[in-house]
Amino acid sequence: MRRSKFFMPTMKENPAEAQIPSHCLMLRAGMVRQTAAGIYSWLPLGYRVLKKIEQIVREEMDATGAQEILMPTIQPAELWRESGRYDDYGKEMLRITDRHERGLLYGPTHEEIVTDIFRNSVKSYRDLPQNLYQIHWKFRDEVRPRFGVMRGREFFMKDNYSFDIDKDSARRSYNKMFVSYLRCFARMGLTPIPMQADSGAIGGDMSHEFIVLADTGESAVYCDPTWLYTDPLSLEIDFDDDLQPIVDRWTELYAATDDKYDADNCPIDESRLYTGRGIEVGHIFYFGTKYSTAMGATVSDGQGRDVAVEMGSYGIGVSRLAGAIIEASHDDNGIVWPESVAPFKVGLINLRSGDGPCDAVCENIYASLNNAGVETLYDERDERAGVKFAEMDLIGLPWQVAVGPRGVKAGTVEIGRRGAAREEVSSESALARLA
RNA sequence: CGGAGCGUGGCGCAGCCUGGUAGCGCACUUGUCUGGGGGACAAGGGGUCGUGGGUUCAAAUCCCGCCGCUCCGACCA
Repeated sequence: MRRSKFFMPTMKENPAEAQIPSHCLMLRAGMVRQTAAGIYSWLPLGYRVLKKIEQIVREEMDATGAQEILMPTIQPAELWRESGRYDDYGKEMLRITDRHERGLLYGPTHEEIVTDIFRNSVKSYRDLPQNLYQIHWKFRDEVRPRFGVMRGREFFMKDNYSFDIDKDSARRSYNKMFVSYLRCFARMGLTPIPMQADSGAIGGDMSHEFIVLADTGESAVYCDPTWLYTDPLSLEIDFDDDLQPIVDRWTELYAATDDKYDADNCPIDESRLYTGRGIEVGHIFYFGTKYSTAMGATVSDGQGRDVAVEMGSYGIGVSRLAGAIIEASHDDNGIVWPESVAPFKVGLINLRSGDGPCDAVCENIYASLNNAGVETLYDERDERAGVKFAEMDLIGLPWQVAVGPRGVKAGTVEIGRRGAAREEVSSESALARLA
């Protein structure tokens, strides 16, 4: 993509409404624009990131055997009356009335819809287990949206719903999600820490929040430092195996948020205890037959009985992750994208647009990278070098390639990681490193 | 939902208290000089001052209503 053609309205100054780095940087980099309180439009740069995150989540979900579906954002109030949540949910649910005075709502979550689909279509234990997921918009009318996309009212979310014949099977489904979540966040360059969460009426140990570490995170985190050195991607995973040993290995390590942390009863010695901050980006929980009972989602168990199906649901805040990744990875000059979610891999800077030799070298590199399928943003505008460097740092592409008259005369270009010193190498070796 | 504050050009702000020609920085346009970390000079364009009413000879400015947004607290992917 040529910078001169790319719609990326960047700002030199900090917008007044942005209080935290990610919000500020997303606005300055031209990733998003606020449309209303807690409601955002995603511009090309931001949307590229959102799609990268979404795709990682999709790949990891598919790897567990879950299947992607797409449910409506607008739901009938009637289904929520069946589950009993229409009155329970409160003002966070956006209620709508159509022209026929029928009650509708913009879905804050989808247990009712998916349970309705399931009960109408599945009647036998032989069709279990099943796990369906979707990635799309939800709306929760938060009293106080803030922090940009980190706490919006409308947000992009991945949500799974598992269906099992009994509790043992439900635990296996739960464990798949648990392990899958660790992989998802790790692939985005984040350090995920699962924390036991309040599992509500059901009780038990089958509810975890996933926190990713970021200095500017909303919640304080106290944990065993082993978390920081454990890479989920190094695990050999077969989702058909019993994953309980892996889950046990992760959950036996201490981790707590500030509301659960108690200095006097903490099993980790203070000298070893890691204390930091984090952002909640995912939540998984098993809720048994809460909805299946209320809504009559039963299957034949093979012994002539109809039993309510065991369910769980599993969310990942996809749009929130865009902000969370920036919180976890930025410096004074701007964003520092992990390569897996970067909007482009390479920023190519022509330091002297209009200079024949510089143009020629840049065009050659740009064409070669495009041919190799390397996503490249080529800044070929007639701007001064400082402007281009500052903007490239702001948008945080993992690699910068700078081409200037000095180097071109000597037969070199400069290549470096975002934030690190650039080295002078030949065009060919720069290309070899990137392609 | 309790408390506080702010709406003036695309962004950041001043002007309001003490009513009288709407201003500054950035961004934008054109030109010249420049040319490796948001450059300089010059000339330009762009604003019914959130909105509706009221007071007044006269309202960005004073008064009232409404809308929007932000912050602090309680709640959440």
